[in-house]
Amino acid sequence: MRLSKMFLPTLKESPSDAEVISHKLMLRAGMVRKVAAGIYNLLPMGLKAVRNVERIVRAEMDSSGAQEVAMPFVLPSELWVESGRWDEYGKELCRLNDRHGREFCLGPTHEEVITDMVRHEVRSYRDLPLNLYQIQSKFRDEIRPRFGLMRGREFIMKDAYSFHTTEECAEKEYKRIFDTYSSIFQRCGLEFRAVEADTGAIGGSFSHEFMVMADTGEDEIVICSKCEYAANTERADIRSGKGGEVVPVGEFAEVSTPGKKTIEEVGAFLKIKAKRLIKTIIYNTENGPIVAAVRGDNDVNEGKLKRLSGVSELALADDETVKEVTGAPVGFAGPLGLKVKLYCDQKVRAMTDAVTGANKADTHMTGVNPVRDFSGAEYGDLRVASSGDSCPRCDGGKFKVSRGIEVGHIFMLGTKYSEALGATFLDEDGKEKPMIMGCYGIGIGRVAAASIEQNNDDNGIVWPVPLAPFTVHIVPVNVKDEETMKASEELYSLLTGNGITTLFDDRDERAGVKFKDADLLGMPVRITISTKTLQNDSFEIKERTSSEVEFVPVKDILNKVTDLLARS
RNA sequence: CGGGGCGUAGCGCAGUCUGGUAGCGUAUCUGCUUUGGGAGCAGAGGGUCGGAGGUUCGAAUCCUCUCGCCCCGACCA
Repeated sequence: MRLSKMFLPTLKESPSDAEVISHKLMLRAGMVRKVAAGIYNLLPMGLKAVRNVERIVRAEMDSSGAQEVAMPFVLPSELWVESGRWDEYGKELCRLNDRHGREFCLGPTHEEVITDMVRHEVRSYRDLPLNLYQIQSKFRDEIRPRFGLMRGREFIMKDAYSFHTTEECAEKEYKRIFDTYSSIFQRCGLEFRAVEADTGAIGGSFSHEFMVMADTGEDEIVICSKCEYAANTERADIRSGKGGEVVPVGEFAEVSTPGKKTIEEVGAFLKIKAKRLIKTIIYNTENGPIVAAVRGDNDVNEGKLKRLSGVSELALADDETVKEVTGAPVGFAGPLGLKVKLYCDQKVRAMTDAVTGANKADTHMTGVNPVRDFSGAEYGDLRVASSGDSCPRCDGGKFKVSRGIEVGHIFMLGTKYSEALGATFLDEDGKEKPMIMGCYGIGIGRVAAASIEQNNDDNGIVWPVPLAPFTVHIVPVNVKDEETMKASEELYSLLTGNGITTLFDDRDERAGVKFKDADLLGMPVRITISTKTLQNDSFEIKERTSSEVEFVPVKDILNKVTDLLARS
């Protein structure tokens, strides 16, 4: 591609609404432009990167035996009513009516549609297993889209769905896709990690997320120091402590804490550490309010609280409810003397002489000893895993917390959708059974963004070869020099003729401008041509990852380039 | 949805408090010079100051409403 002809608006400065590095660089490098919050145009340079991700995903999915299909983006409400998700999915599901007033939604995911397709066409065990995938736009009306392509409302996703006759077969496919995903992200040149995850709104029995390691990632994961265990903190179980005998020390006493509501404020006011306080949170559930308590330096994991308490709906209580339950304004709740069910994290049991709210305005309690003072409390693993917690899978392993970007998620669905939609088959013995399902997603645009998040420097993007929109960037220093241009044109033909994607900066710009743009755009190999290099019958070649340049004889350039691209 | 912030030229910003001719940098266009790390000089174009209403002789500036965008939280593949 000739740069002079390319629709490539690069920017010297980042637009002020971009926060993370990948978003800034994608804007500056002319890859994307915003249309509305969480909705983007992909410009030629951006689309090329996205297509590269798609190409890799397609190749790997195909070779794993999955088959590509294309499903609609606008979906009728009936299927969603049938699965129960028309009501369950909530506001994230963007609904619309056609001219007849019929209800539709923009597809946020396609379990319903694919299951509908398969139930109509597959009757026999002989037709299974089956794995179908598509690469398509999804729309989820996220509460807060952010960070460019990282969390858009409309985004490109590869979604795959598999159908099986048995659990074993489904699990085998789950493992195969797990491996397929690993090779996909490896080929994309990403540093990633598969972690155990929550199933969320998709449902199912277990799942793994593929996380690209990055400090700007929105997800927090824990990794065991000793064994292979790694999990999203939303999901991570914590091994319970020894649970030795706890001897209460002091008596409790009220202490005045005027206006001190948060753990930090109370801690600072009483000059004690957060771990000496008990954090008490009131939740509303379908069975009325419940109370959760964790140590002051921990957070409640709502997924765990749901499981421990057996409720299915859980939301932070509003101020009214808090007042009703505790008799005090928000900020002074404590587990003592409440009439609702109390769930405590296991760590709370070991606390002595702790501080909690007194259920009275501007007052806290000291000398609280849960073992003695909390009657009827149920203890369990309730907190969000954090650094230093004990691994549930091995002896002595401790968690370390990292951040990641979720680029893929695979789910063992079981029969959730096949039962709801009646996707059944006839088994060898003539019995009708629901199909066992799995589903598997990859955020295509997010992979591209994550790659930039991981591969950049002060000057711009540093593309890994497989995702690079072009692999070679030719810079003729002076386009007015005939000899330079003749050599550049010949090089351009040579490279493109050999299937090497090449960006040719044939613009009449000063060298400095071209070098700055070359660094910003981040193609893996840059070749500079000038009267100086041609005097020695050579080109100057530089890798984006390196600050060294090398001079290569004109006749050797193709070999050199092929060599560099193959090696990186 | 709660809290905070921002909407002025393509991009980055000043001007708003204290009402009085809409500015700076950069980008764009033209000309000359320059030509290996975002050149110099000269000239030019580009704005319903997010929108609506109000106050006022006069509103980017004050008031009311509204729309959009960003950040934190809650929530969420």
